[in-house]
Amino acid sequence: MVKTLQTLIETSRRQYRTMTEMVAATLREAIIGGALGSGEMIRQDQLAAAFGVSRMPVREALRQLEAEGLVEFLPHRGAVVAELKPDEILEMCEIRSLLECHALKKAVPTLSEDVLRRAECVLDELDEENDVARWGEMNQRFHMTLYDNLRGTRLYDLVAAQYQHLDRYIRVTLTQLDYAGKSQAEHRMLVAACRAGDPDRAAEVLRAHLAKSAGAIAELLAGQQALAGAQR
Amino acid sequence: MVKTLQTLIETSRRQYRTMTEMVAATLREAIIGGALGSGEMIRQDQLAAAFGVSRMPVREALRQLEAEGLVEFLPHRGAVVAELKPDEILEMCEIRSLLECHALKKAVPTLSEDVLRRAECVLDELDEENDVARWGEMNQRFHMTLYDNLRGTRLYDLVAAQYQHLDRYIRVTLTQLDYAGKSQAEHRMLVAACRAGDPDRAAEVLRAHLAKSAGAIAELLAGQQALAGAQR
DNA sequence: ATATTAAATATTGGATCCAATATCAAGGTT
DNA sequence: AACCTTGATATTGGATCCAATATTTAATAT
Repeated sequence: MVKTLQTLIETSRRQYRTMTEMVAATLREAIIGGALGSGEMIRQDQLAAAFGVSRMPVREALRQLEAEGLVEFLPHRGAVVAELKPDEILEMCEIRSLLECHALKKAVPTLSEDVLRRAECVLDELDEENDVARWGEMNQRFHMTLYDNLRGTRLYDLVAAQYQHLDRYIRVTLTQLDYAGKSQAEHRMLVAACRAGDPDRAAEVLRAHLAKSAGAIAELLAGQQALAGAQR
Repeated sequence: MVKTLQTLIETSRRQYRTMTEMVAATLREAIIGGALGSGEMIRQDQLAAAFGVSRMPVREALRQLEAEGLVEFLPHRGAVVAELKPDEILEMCEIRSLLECHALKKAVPTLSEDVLRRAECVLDELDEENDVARWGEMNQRFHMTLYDNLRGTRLYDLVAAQYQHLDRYIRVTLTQLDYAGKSQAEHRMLVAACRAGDPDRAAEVLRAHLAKSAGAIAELLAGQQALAGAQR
């Protein structure tokens, strides 16, 4: 069940310093979560009314999201939610693999048992999670936990930012994908490899895991394209 | 000679669709180029006056730059130019190497003689360039030319974005660095390796080049820290 | 004299207002 | 009938105005 924009707005009412911050965070969630669909036109006063603010915080928030690549401005015409191009999914998987394997190699030597246990804890929760949207969120939490010691570095921020983009694609395709259950075994293997303390081996496990997940997505996309072709 | 903010403003007067675009682009250049120094307070009405516009386009532009990581907002206090942390320089060199080696590997098989010649053309210009700011810009042009066939991909955009950040650091340190001349030989080697058509070998040459340049920067930083320590 | 509190000032955050531009529709011309 | 032009409408871009907050200064009390 995809959360509606209205729900998101009410939830995140009073926990930000400025309206701009609040609107930006909420819209970000809305776009990543699919409440605002790819290519959808964004009417500023409409959004402003929904948030109960003037157009200004909305405009500032949209500019931020533009810089993040989540919306696109067409001068004097309006902003649209950035389009999801299927070909980009696999490219992003590739980038993700490149960055995260590198990050993991750096993180493994510094991993404490405490962090590892926290990661496992997330996995346990993941086992019980059925909601697709929340699954994506927690999958991210699991992986990012392994890089926790890199917090504050550029690399950490970069990995997190990439995750956000990929997540948009994932959540859209994930519904039809029963990969979630299968990937848990690989997640456990990954933690084991990390605990063993060999950076290269851990990175290799991660690479295989990400490649497999990318493969599943590719397969799904191929199926959809075949379907689209048949309809024509 | 670092261009002043005033010069930049006058130069880029009437070549953008909206003021926000113009202000954003100009401020970006100003921060990267050093016209606005690291940690410097940004007064909105002051900037607005300098640009001859109201505060609004300035605010929108600043929000974009915030998302790009070039400025930081302190709620109700103002925006400051993001600080340059010396430790981050080497980290960014590392990220750059990771991303660009990957990009080069993908680009090499697609490289046409035309692109290679254009790259060499930039190198020729680079030989004659003495101005530090312009040297940094053209160094970037050279490297990005090699990835020209990746235009429109996420990877290309990511590499370009990272370049921007690194460039801030580079231009600050470059003045004291006579690495510029020495690196030209490596640039030529790089083009030769690309022309040979072996992706892995080309990537290795690039990695070595970037490592050497990172080394030079590290050395400079170490020297500066020793100096700072002596003064204390 | 110092510390704490209160008021004044400056600056940002947000709302409202106006102008510029793009789209859409209608009418006229070839 | 098709195309171009012109005007109406909607929506964004930009300016100005007001409110909220942070900082600084001054005054008072200990």
